[in-house]
Amino acid sequence: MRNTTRIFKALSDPNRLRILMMLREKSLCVCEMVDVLNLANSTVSKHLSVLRNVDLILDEKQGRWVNYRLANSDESPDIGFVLNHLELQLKDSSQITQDREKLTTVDRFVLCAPAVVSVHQTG
Amino acid sequence: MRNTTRIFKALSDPNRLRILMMLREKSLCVCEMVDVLNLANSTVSKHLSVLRNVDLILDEKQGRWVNYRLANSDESPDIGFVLNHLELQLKDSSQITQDREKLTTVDRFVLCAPAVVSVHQTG
DNA sequence: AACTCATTTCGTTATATGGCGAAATATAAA
DNA sequence: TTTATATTTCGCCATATAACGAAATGAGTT
Repeated sequence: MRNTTRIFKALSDPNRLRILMMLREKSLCVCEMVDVLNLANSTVSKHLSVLRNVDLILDEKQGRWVNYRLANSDESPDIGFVLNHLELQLKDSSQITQDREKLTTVDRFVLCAPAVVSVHQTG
Repeated sequence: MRNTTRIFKALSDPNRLRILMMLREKSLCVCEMVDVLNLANSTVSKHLSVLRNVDLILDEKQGRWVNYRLANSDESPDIGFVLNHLELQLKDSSQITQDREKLTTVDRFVLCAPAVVSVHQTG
């Protein structure tokens, strides 16, 4: 019961649904999601911890960054159900479409380490 | 988007899930649910309005009582999905089992109109 | 070891939510 | 038309939540 309500609560915030839909496209670090959502780092981090606590997403440290990805069916009993529903409900959402387009232009090397850009570009 | 989050928010309270699971058994008036949930009338009424506002339940006035029932597939695009999930998630919940048992003993004529009991019994 | 920087945690603020009792509403009964 | 009563609405309180900026953390770099 408690577990069930916690999942629904996690899904009851629009920014968290945007995060899940973005992660459907690809794994992302926090700074990339910050750029799309236009929220403070700390706010996005909090949202991610809510989703992680109900096992809908997982984090994997990769150097300085933390990559977030959707859980798979082995890792979460609910993920299939949730994504199915979100796909149906949100496939016509302009917000989600916008986010998806913005995502194609997002580059963590530009966003998160501007001092490193030249290194990245020349190296 | 807004609509999707509102449904999830409606489902994020344990007492509202209990209400939905009770209504799976049969239609109920407010006083019957008050008796099972052990909450104030006003609290239960509020929960019911939340569920009604997202079209998961409907109310039908019947004399002095208001009967609440689950929406059917024609009336709610989400109800099938929701009930499916709740059934899976909550079928082993002791709380839900308890509620279901309590429901079999609930009688609106005893609960809501004690002064009418004798009339009901003798008439 | 000192520094940089992506992320998380902390402290604060504004708003939302769930709970109650009392008052208001609406319908049946007298 | 008065009374009774099932339900809803209102006003209040306590707690939860989403947001921010600042401070703390942790992993690479120098």
